[in-house]
Amino acid sequence: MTRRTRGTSAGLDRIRIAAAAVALVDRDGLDRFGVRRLADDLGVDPMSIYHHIKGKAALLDAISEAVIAEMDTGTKEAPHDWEQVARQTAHNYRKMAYRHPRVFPLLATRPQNSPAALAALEHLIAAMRQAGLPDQITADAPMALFGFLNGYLLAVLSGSPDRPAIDATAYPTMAALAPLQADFGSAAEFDRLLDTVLSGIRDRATRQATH
Amino acid sequence: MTRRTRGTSAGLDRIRIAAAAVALVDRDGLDRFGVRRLADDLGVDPMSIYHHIKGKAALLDAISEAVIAEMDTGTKEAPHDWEQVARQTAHNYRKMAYRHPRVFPLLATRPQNSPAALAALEHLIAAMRQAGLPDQITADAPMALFGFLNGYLLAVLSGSPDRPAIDATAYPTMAALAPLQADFGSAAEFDRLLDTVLSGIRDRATRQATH
DNA sequence: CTTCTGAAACCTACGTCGTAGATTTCCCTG
DNA sequence: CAGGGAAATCTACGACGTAGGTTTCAGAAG
Repeated sequence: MTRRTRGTSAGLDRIRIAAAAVALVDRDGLDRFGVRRLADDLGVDPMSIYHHIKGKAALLDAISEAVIAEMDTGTKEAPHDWEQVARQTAHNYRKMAYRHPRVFPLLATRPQNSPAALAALEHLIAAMRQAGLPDQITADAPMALFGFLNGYLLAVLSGSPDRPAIDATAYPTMAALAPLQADFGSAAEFDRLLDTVLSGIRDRATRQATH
Repeated sequence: MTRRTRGTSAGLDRIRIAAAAVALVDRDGLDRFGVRRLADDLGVDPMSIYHHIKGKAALLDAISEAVIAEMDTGTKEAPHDWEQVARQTAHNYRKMAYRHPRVFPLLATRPQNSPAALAALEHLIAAMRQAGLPDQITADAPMALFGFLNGYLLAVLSGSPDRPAIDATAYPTMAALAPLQADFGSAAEFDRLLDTVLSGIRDRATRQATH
C-alpha cells in the first residue's frame, strides 16, 4: 500500500501543492524545504509535482503567493482616511508575517506582483490621492512603508530567540538605552515605528504643500 | 600539476577564504554559491576550508562580516549633527549594497552583531542623545532606519531588471503615478525616502518634546 | 641529529538534492 | 472500440554538504 499505481489520479493541483508547501516551510523551515520532502507530505512521487509547478523556484513563488492571498480580507470597506488604510494594511501584513515567520524571508526578498498585493497598493495610494497629498509623496509611499515593513519584520522574525547582551564599556549609549528596547517584536514597538514612518509621510506632505 | 601534495600549506586563512567567497557570490549569485565551487576558485580541496570555517552557515556569516567591515571608513570624524550622521551612515550602507547586490540579501536576513555594525549604531544614537532627543525615540531609531534601509534596498537590488507594466484599468491610480516612480533605484529616490524616514523621527521628537 | 607532536591539507564515501527523459496507466472523445 | 492526451511514476545523473580517515610537513623536545 506504499505507492500508488502509475496512471491513477492523485488529486494534485496548484492550490493543494502550495498549501502543503506552506505547511512544510512553517514546520521545518526554508532550509529543510525541498521537492522530495514536499512529495512525501503529499504521498506522491517527487516528479508528479513538476506537472503542476515547473521547478523549485516556481514552488517558492507559489508559496509566497498563497501566503499573500491569505491576507486580503477586509480591504473591501469604503475608502477611509489614508492613515487608517495604511495602518490597517500594515497590521494585516504583520499578522500574516507572525503566522508564517519562516515563510516571510521569501516575501521580503521576492518582488510582489500578485493581484492581491497590487490591489492593496492601489487601495492605499488611491486613498492618499483622494486626500489631496502631493503626487510624488503618494508615489513614494509604498516603497517607504513596505520597505520599512519588510526590513523590520525580517529583523524581528529571524532574530535569535536570545538576543546577545551588549558590551557596556564599548557601547555605552546602546547599553543605557537597552531597557527601552526590551519590548523588541511587540505590538507596542511596532506601533511606535509605524507611527514614525507615517509621521514622515505626513510631515513631508505638509512641508511640500506650504512650500 | 592539477593538485597539491597532501601536507603542504596552501596559505589558507579565514580572511582569504571570506574574500574569495564574496567574489564568488558577486560573480555567480547566492544560489550557485557552495563549498565545492569556492574550493575550486581557491585551487584547494573542498574539505580544506573546514579547517578554518566550520560549515556552510559559518561561511555565510564570514561573507556578511567581510562586506560589513569593508564599509566602516570615515566614521571616526567628530560627532556631527545627528541627521548628518544618519544620512552619512545610510549613504555608506547604500554604496556597499550596490557594490555587492547579490550578497545583500544575506545582510538583510541575518542579525548583525559584528563590531563594525555595533560601532556604527553606537555612533548614531550617541549623536541623537547628545542632541537631546527623547530616549525612547533614540532607542527606536536604529530599527526604523535600518528596517527601512534593508527592506528598500532588498526590493531595489533583487527586483527584476525589467519591471512589469501595470494594468491601467485594474489599478488606475498606480498607472497614473507610474511616471513618478520611473527613477526606481536612483540616488534621488533614495534621498526622498530617506528624508521621509528622518522627517518621521524628527517629527515624533518635536511632538513628544512639546507634549 | 633524531623523535615527537600537532596542524594543515587531501581523499573517500554517504546520503540528499533538483530535475531531465522515458514509461505506464487512466479517462475522455470520436 | 480506437486513439490521444494528461497525470503519475520510475530511473538515472550530476552536484551538494560534510563525517571520518590518511598523508605530509614544520617546529619543538630530547
